[in-house]
Amino acid sequence: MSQPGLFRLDFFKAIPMGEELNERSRRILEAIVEDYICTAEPIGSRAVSRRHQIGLSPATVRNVMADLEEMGYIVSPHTSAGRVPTDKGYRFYVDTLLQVGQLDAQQKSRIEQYYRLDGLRVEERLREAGKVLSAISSYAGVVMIPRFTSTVFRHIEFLKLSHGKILVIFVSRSGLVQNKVIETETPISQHELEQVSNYLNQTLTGLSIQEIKAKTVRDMTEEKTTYDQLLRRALELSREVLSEEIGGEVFIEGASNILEQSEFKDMDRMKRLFRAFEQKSLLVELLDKSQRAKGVQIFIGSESEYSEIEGCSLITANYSSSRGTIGTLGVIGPSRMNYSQVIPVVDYTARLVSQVLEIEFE
Amino acid sequence: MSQPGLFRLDFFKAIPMGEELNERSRRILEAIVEDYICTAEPIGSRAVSRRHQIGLSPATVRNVMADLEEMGYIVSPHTSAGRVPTDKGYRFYVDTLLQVGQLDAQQKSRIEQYYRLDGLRVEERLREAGKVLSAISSYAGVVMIPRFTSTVFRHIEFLKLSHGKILVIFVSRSGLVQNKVIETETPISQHELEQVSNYLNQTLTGLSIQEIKAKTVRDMTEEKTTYDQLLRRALELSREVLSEEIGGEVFIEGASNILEQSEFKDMDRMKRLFRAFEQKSLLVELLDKSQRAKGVQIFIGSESEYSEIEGCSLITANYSSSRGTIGTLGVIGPSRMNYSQVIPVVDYTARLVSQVLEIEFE
DNA sequence: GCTTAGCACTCCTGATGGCCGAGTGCTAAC
DNA sequence: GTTAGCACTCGGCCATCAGGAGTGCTAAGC
Repeated sequence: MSQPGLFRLDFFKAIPMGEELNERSRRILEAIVEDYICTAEPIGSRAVSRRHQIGLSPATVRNVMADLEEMGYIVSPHTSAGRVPTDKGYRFYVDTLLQVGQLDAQQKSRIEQYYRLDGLRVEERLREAGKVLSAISSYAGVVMIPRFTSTVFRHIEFLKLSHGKILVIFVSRSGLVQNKVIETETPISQHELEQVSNYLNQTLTGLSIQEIKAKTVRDMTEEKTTYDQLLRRALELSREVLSEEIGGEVFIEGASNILEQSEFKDMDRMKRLFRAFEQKSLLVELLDKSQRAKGVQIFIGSESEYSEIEGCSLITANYSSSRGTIGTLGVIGPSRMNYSQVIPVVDYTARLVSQVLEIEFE
Repeated sequence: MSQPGLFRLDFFKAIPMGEELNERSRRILEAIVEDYICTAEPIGSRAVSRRHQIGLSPATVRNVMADLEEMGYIVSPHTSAGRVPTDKGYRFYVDTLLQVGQLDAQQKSRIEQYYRLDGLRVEERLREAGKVLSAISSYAGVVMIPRFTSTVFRHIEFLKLSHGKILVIFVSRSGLVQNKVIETETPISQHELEQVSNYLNQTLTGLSIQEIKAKTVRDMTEEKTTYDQLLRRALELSREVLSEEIGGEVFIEGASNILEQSEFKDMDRMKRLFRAFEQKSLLVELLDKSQRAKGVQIFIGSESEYSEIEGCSLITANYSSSRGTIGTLGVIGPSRMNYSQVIPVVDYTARLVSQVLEIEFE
C-alpha cells in the first residue's frame, strides 16, 4: 500500500497535501507525539479520539493517520499496532506545534539549589551544570568547556620542560585554566620565558583571543625586522600557542539516566550510543555547530547523518560572557523526549551558567 | 541439602576440609574457574573430567565439586546446571592457583604503540593510558590523577578573582597542572600575590608536598611573631592551599566494553554499575586503598562491602616517580575476568606511565 | 576405601500452538 | 465529509511438551 508514484483514490480529498497540514491533522499529530512521549507505546486511533476532545470518531482519525503516515510524519511498527512519530514528525512537532512555557519560580529555584558554586573551579562548575541538567531532565547532561579562542585573556605562564618542550598555562578572565605543551626549535631559558610571560601579561590583559590573534599577525609583519629579542620571542611563542585549538572538551553527566529509557532495552542500540559518548568527537561536532547558532537548538535523531545517535535528540543552548558566546551545554535523550519541559530547563541553565561565570570577572 | 549444622555422611572422608584444599580439588577448582572465564557458562562435571587430563570420571569430579560447593568456592545457579565460581573461589584462584606470565615483546610493543605521547599534557597522557588499558584488556580502564600531596613542587601562581577569592594554579614537577579556588579573610592585592608567588617559587622548588607541609608547620610556629608581612602572607596562603586535597580525579575509559560482557545482559546490574562509575567516589576509595599498597592489587566482586560493583573485579597498579608512588591505574571488568592476561598488562602499563611521566622532569 | 557406572530426578531452554486484544483498512450507510 | 461495522492481522501471553544437561545417590568394582 501507498506505493510512491501511484495515485490513491483519496488523493484528491480535502486532506492535507504536500507540506501543508491542516488544523485537524496538526492536532492529531500533536496528540500522537505527546501521548507517545508519555507512554512510549504506539498510539492507536481510539486513544487519539478519546483523549483531548477532538470531536472525531476513531475511524476518522484513522483516515487522517493514514495520510500522516503516507507523508512520513508517523509510522506503525507493525500492522496491528498504533502509530509512532518519525523524526520528521518530531521535527514538525518541535518547530510548529510545540509551545514552550517559562519555568515557574519553583522550578527555577530547584535548578538553582542544585547549583552549588562555593569555591569551585570553573571546570567543576561546568561539570556541575551538566549534573544539574541531567538530574532535572532525567536524561544525560552535556557541557562543552569553552574553547580557548572564545575566551578573554587574563594570564599566561611558560614553564620549561625537558627536551625543548614548554608547558604553557593559560588563564581566561573567567578563571578557566587550560594548559598545553608546545615545542620550540630554538632553545630558550626559563629566565627568558619569564620575561616573555611578563611582557605578554602586561600587553594582552583584557583582550579576547581573537583580538590577540589579529594583533599577533599585525605585530609580526610590522616588526619583522625588530632586533628586540624579547619581542620576537614573545611573538613566536604566542603564535605557537595560538596555532591550535585548546579546549572544546565535553563532559557527559548522567548518561546512566538514559539506561532507564525503554527504547534502550535494545542492547545493541545502547552500546552504539555509549560508544558515541566515549568517542565524543561526534558530540563535539554537534555542539560546535550549535555554538555557531543562536538560542536553543534542537537536533533530532539521525537528522544530519549521525547514525550513532539514532533515536536520540539533543537540545542545546549557549552560555556566554559579556563578550559573547563562550560555550555550549545541553541535554541528550531519546527522541521521545519531553521537549516542552526540557527546553526551558536547558535555556535557563545556560543563562545561569553565564551569570555564574560572570561573577568571577575581576 | 548441605544444611549448616548437620553432619553429612561423607564428612569424614579424606576430602579437603577447612581451609586446606588438596591437589585434586585445586586442579578441579582451577579448571572450573578457567573454563568459566572462557565460556561464561556453568561448568559441569563432565566438562571438567574431559578437559585437561584430570584422570577422573565425572562422578568423582562431582563428589569433589560437591565439597567445593559446601566450602563456598563454587555454586550452582540451579539444580541441573553446572557450577560457577564464587568470589571466594576467584580469590583462591587468584591468590594460589593463578600463574601470571610476563608479557612477550609483541604484546609490549602493542601497548607501546597505543601510547602516543608527543606534545600531550600530563592529564591527556593519563587518559590515554586508560584508553590503552581498556583497548588491550577489552574491559574498562581506570586512571586516578595524582593527588596534589603525592607530587613534587614545581611552580605556584596566585591570581585574584572577585569577592576575596583567589585562583591558585599549581604545577608539579612532572608537568601536571592543577588549580583551586581559595578564600582569604584579609584582602590582598594582586601585587602582593605576585610577591608571594615569587617567594614560594624560590623557596619550595624541588620539595615534595609532604615536605612543604612539614616546613610550613615548622615555619609557622617558629615565625609566629614575625613582622615580615610577606612571609606571613605566604605561610597563610600555603596553609590554605594545603588544607584540602586536590586531585584524585578518576578517568574511566572504555566503559562501554563492559556492555559486551554477557553477565550484564541483566539491565539492572548494569545500571547500578554505571551509576557507580558516574559517582566515582567508590572508585576513588578503592584506588586510594590500592595506592597505599604495593604492586598489583586485585579487588574481587563484593569483597569489602561495595555492593555496587558486585560481579566485578578491579585490578590495579601504582605508577610512580623517582620519589615514590604518585597515582594508580587499572582495569575493571567482570569477576569472570581473564586475570592471567590482564594482570601483566596493568603492571606493564603502570611502569610505562611512570617512565613517560619521568621524561618531563627537567 | 576410593572410584566409577548407572539411574532417577530436576530444571532450564526452545519450539509449538492457541487465545486474546488492540488496532487496522475498507466499505457502506448516514 | 463522517462514522459504524466488519473482517483481518499480528504481537503478547500462556500452557504444553520434548530434549538435554547436569546432579545426587547407590551399588558395584578395583
